[in-house]
Amino acid sequence: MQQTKISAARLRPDFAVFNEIGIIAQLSRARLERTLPQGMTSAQYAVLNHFSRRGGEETPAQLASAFQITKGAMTNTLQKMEAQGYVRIVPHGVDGRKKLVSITAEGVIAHERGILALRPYLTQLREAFTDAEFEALLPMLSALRVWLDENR
Amino acid sequence: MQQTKISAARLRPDFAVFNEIGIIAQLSRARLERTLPQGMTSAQYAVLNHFSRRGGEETPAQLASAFQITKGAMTNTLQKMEAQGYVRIVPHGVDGRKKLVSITAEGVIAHERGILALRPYLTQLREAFTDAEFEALLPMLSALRVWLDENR
DNA sequence: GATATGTAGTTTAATATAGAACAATATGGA
DNA sequence: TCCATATTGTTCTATATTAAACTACATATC
Repeated sequence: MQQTKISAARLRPDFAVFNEIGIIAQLSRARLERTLPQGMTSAQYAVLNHFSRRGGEETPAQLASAFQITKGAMTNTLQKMEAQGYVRIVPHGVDGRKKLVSITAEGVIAHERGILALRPYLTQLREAFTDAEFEALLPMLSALRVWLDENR
Repeated sequence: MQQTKISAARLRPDFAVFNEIGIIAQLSRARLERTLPQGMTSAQYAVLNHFSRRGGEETPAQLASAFQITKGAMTNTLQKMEAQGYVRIVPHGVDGRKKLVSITAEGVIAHERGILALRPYLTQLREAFTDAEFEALLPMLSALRVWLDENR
């Protein structure tokens, strides 16, 4: 699995975009999982990342919605993270159906370990591409994501 | 799972791009699988699409490389497709290790069924976005994909 | 020519996720 | 107040994928 072809010749632009996006998602996720500390999955890292940026509490359903995965998958991820001590899950005081998830001090440390493990790779990436190049993609990618989300 | 937030605030541009790409890949793949005819997976559709565009024969390893999946996954997909009569798999005449995969008439028909099933959705998509918008993404996405592939 | 190294394809086991069914709770209208 | 409907989170089942081990064959080096 070394040579890559995908000449992508004669692909309509929309197909070509989804094609590239699918491969990028796969390669970046594989790399992420391989680079993160032992046993930390990309799903877990995403949750840690999320809480590191905004803190506070969120319900499992909110998290599932934010990451566009099913509630079942989120239950699974959160249970593992709670077992490792990365998050704390408490009942919602008012609404008996809900629970509230928040990051623990251990979770913050785990997140920092993740950042640290990724740093060399990110440095490499940022030597190859500029922030401006990434920013140029964002408006269209966001619009596309919103559209896909609204037109499931 | 209806409301979507992901305000993506304060995300560095590269993170934001990978974030959007991950979600787009997931949403588009889910939609694809849901829309394709009964029992046709996105992996199978990708193979059919590939051969419809270029015809000819390719080895399983070439296909695995083209789609960036493991050889094992490709073996699995091809075995199912062969059982359904969509592809033909024959030994390579010269190199005893290799096999050659090609699409069958039934495979072409299955591909057309796939296209047909997707058409309404694609039409919708093309009303929302122009070819030019997709084309504008391609150079950077391709560069990113190539870089990720070369720097695993 | 023999041996070592590399490559193609398959198999196996482990895992993450989707999808559907479910119990518990909440909400809003009569 | 009561009841139908919606929502939250969990569980269960099925499946696609990866990673690694393995077999068969090919190629290069001595």
